[in-house]
Amino acid sequence: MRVNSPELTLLKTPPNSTGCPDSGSTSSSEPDDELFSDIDFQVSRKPVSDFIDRTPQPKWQKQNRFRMENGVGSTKENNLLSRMALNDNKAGMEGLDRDKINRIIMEASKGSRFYENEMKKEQQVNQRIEKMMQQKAQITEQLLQKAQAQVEKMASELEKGRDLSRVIVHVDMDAFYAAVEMRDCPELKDKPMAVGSMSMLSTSNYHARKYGVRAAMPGFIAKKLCPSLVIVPLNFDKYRAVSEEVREIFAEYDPNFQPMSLDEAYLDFTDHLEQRQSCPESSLTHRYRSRSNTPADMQIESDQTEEGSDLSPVLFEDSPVFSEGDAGGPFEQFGTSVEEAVREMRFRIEQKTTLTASAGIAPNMMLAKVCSDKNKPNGQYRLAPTREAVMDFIQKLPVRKVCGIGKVSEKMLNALGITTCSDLSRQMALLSLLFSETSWHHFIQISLGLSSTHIPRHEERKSMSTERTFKELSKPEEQFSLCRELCDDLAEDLKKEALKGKTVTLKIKNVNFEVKTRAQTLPYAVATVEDIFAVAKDLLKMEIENESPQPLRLRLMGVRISAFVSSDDKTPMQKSIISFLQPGKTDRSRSSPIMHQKPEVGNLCNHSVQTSQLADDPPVQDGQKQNKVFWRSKQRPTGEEPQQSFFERAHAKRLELQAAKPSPPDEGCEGYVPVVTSNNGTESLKQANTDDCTVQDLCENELASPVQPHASTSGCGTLTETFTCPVCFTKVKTTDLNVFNRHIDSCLSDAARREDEASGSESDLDPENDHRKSVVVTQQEKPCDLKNEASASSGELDLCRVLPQEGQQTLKNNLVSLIKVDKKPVALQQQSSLSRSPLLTCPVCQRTQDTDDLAIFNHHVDLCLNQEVLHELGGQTTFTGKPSAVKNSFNMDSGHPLPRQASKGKSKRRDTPSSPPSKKAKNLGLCNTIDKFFR
DNA sequence: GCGGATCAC
DNA sequence: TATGGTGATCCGC
Repeated sequence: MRVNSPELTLLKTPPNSTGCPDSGSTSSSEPDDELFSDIDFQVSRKPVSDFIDRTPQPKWQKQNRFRMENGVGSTKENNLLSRMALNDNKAGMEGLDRDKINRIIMEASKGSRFYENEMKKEQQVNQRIEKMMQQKAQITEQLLQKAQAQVEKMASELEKGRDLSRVIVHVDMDAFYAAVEMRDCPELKDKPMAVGSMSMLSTSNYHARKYGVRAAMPGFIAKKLCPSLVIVPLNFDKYRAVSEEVREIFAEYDPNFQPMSLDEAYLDFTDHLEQRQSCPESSLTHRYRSRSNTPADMQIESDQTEEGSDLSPVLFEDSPVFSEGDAGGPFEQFGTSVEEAVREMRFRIEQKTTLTASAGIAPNMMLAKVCSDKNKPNGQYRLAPTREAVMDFIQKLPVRKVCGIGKVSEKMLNALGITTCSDLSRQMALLSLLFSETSWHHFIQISLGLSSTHIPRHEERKSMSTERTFKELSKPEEQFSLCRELCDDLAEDLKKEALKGKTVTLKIKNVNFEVKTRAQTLPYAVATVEDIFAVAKDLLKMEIENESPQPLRLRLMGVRISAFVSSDDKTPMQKSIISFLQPGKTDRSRSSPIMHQKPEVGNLCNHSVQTSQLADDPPVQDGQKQNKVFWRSKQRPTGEEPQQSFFERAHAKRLELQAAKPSPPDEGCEGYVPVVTSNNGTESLKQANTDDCTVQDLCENELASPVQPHASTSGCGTLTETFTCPVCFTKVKTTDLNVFNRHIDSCLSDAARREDEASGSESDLDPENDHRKSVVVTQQEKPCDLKNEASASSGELDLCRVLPQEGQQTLKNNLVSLIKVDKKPVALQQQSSLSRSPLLTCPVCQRTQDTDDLAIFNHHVDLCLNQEVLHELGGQTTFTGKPSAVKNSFNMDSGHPLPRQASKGKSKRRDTPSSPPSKKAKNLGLCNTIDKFFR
């Protein structure tokens, strides 16, 4: 396929014909133009090996062969290689025969749908680059000079804000999953092994890396590279447990450490180092455990600072065992320097888990991250906190090593002749004209070696999703069934964190690996299976119809929920709670005094490069659903936290309820699609595929499958603390006050809902509602029991959702008695307010309060809030207005979907669900449309 | 607000 | 036989 040859002609601009100065680098424009002439998308039949750069290159470039820099071998296949080829930019992968490895990878991939899609994406990137180069060609010298001035101004501003005072440490466990598996199965130690499946590997050990086997590579390709490779299935429970152990140690050096995944974290050592100076020697002494490395080994390892060291390509070899390693066994003494502190931490990790970690020490997060990779595995590297050291370090650093610059950004930068961070500085004026403000601001910070010097607390999540890959799924009923299943899972997850959101997004990937997302935002927040599915099925239906009469051939489906409700409809509720709990802590993430100015010349085109807000808001996630660990670092002891009162939380809840006021009734019954509710969704789905399950089968499966108890899957174990919920009195074991707060909110919300349901709504007449309700009741049997506090204490993060009627009554009584006790002061205050000049206005009742005593005023507000809560509990909640018994759902008795109405004409337009009537109309229509698929 | 794309792990 | 899942962000529209 030939792409835009006229544009290619345009691109073949002689060097400097654009009048574009070199901005400090006389040679920098040459590669660009050379590259242009080499952008050639024609299919080439050259063997892979022909595209290998044969010119001598610096080390980093060798690691990045097959990329387009200098225009070498820029054919279609070579372009593809930049996506498909081995990414050996990883520890333990030096000196591999990339030619051979890539040939195997290509042979295994070629012709596959995956390959074809990768090729397509590659061409899109190439076109982006092409466009960028055209923009570049139009930049005048004048523009560039202005940009240069702007860039220099900003650089000097940034320089002023440079902070070298913090000691940031990035710790990364070495080949974590693989290391855990090898530890637990010593026979694996000498074998090339990887963790994952034939479809995808999560990580590999260092033996396997020598064959080119690495993370994110499909197992079947890895097997071709290394036929003796042992593939061990993932065992997240195990990794989580080990991670807990490691995190306990992290917490001792920085109680506010930021975990990035199960095997990685940022720590701020600054405070620890200060304390460390006055540490008694005894506390810097750590004993070897019975089975460990020898002190000699440790000494050898500890010598690996500053300078890179010759590392054995094989990790985790059998270590000598100390027979005398009991209480009187050998020990290791550590000093007070930062290197010693980090070495001590790594030592302790190894003693505790028999696993090694690597660490980077630097004045900011970006640098620390790069440093931790420097002496991997089982090593550490410290970058001195001086400007000179930082700048020197940065100069030689390949841009790809920087967090936030991925393969696409790298390729775009390469096209501009930029490969290292020093190139970045030199071309910054150009970058400011070609890239978005966000991007080039990120670039300029990188080029100066600047990034966040404070480790941000993890903020509340912004979305939650679940997705699954499967063998081709083309039948609408199966697709709907799966969709429902995903909604089920998602609702379950939402429940655990007591979240609800307004935006539902459906993600699909067809068998050609093309990904689409379709989203709908509701005016209210949803969390139940029914509500989520009501939207998701709508979106799915549209996609099916769009594809019609061809079937929608899927290989992946996912459902995401976002736009979580907030207390004030602007900022997320939990954020406000956090900020309340931490009055002293402002947003530290924006510590750099960046001048957010664009060059006056303006950008010709803002090519965006995803910068992932380097270190500003690092995601806390572990890559797999089972692994989701939205836990913050260990909390300070409860007593030290400025505690938020129950009433304050109740207020937050009340605001949330208000925000959700147009909350729809449970109307998920409409358009219900029976699903397999087995916990193992993928398996049951596959079963459905292979056995060509009928809808009826699926339905029967559902009826037969036991209701899963509401299981606790907390990722936090040993660091947990226990809070007692003031609503259900369940003890909630968690490190995260967010979780606890949401638990309370959830209890309040559920109490209100139960009350509402108990008051007898029309939905009781709906057989399907009955069905759902019975499920809910089964699920709630365990969690909440007000009368049995002891039994409730077993719940580890076991968020009780619904108050049993009896218990709720008890709660209500409790609250009522509380109110009674306090009623008098309220009346007195209100009365007195009539006679005096009011000073404060209650945000709840809006009445001005005649007092300047904040304690009294707060007391009044608390009482008002309390009354509000009671009011909601008293049945006047937002959860009213269930639809009148809609009977067009499936007949659950027979297990068959039974459309109740004739199908209406389909409407592409989505009704604005702002008013209940239109919402209802929409759902009726949807249901009818979905019914079509069951005929 | 939506959808595609990029990135990290 | 066969190329993941979760979450975040950015940009153009």
